[in-house]
Amino acid sequence: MARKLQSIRGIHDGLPAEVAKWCNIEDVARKVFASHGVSEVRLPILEPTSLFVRSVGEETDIVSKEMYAFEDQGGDHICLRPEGTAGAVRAYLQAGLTRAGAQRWFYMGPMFRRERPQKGRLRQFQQIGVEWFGVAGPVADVELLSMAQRFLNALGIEETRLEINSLGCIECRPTYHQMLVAYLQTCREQLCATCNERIEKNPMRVLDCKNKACQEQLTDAPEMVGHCCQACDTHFTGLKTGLDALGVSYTVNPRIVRGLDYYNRTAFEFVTDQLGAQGTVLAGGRYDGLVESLGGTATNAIGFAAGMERLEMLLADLKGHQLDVVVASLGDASLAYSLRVADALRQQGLAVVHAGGGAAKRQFKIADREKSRFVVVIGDDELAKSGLMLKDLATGKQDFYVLDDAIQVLSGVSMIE
RNA sequence: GUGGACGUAGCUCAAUUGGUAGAGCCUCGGCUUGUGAUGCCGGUGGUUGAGGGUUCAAGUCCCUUCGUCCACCCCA
Repeated sequence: MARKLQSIRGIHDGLPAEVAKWCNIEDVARKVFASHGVSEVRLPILEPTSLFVRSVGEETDIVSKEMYAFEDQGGDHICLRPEGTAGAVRAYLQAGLTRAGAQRWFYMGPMFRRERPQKGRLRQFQQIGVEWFGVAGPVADVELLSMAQRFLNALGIEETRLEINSLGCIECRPTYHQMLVAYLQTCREQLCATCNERIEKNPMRVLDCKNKACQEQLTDAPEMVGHCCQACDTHFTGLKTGLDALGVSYTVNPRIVRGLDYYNRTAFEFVTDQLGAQGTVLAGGRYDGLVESLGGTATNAIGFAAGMERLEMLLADLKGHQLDVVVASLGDASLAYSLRVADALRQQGLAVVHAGGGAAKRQFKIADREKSRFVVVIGDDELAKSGLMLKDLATGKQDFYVLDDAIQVLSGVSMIE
């Protein structure tokens, strides 16, 4: 079939079955996050392009190749946000909250990156993000991670594992960088072409190269966790101790790296092997320097983002009723009455659709297809007695009720959220 | 951006060396104008993703393009 009009590549429609799962994820997020005192914020989808150049990093692919950036009619350079953290920091500063104490925020919404689409990767995708500002010690890291773990558990996603690492800070990372580059130079010949580029651009990226030949060369490579300064080391130890105390299981993976420039110290990922190459379901870390680099006073911060579509793929399709009642009317005489019955049931909070009359068989099939729990049959008899025939589709039982009694029976049975 | 696989009915898929585009499911109607299954009968539904080329003849071969999927890259 010719598709003359279609959505843009990598930008998909959210249809009812999918949106139902998103709503479920959002409900769980709101509930779990609220128990940690985290409040929802709604931030702009359009931001100044310079915001991401300054925060995410000019050299990152996200900024240099993947942003939907353009000049608007007034000549301003604006873009569709490729991620949420930078905008959150901007909003935090713009609202003047640097002296307002800790801020714990979450948001959900679309992000945009012009990548080649594949499994778990779209050009418009949804993220649920959490950003905590003004929280310094490792206790915040511990609580954020245990919250993330509880979020996944509450969704019923059990098969992820948590990997953590420390990325060091501006004190210790430069030294480590030099060591790493020096090491990589020694085996440069054996590393793949991409890794050779990474030595210049982002040497830590070599550590998580997927190429086996590269990984073989890296067995003796220096790791950040072994070369942290005292303060970073203490922080990382505090994180591990806290996770142990809460029974949050994790593995230290010294090869975890962050793609965005603003991260320091704690980096973490919840990963699964059920999503092919896009196995990261939820990831984040500390970004203590970002607020300052965007013009604010030095403010510690930590956060994460989870990909909605990736979470969704780990969830089973939702079952359950879409409707409480389908009203089937038989014969012209009772049609008006049946419409009024349908409306009366709706006023009781039930989800009701009128099947439109016609053959009883057809109307029952509609009820099945629309996943209704009950069918109310109304014909001449029911009209004459001012009542209705109520059939439970699961059990097949049906009984006659006068309208008030039927409402009584049906009250509180709504299966629809 | 690179490499590969794939686009035929609403869905899942057939169609021999190039030779009349089909099936199952779904849907709608009938058998049955008061009941969901099954059965039987019938109907709707296609410019074979789009555009161009080769040929007497193209779903099939060639080119272009759009899209989907997988991996690289990157990342949630």
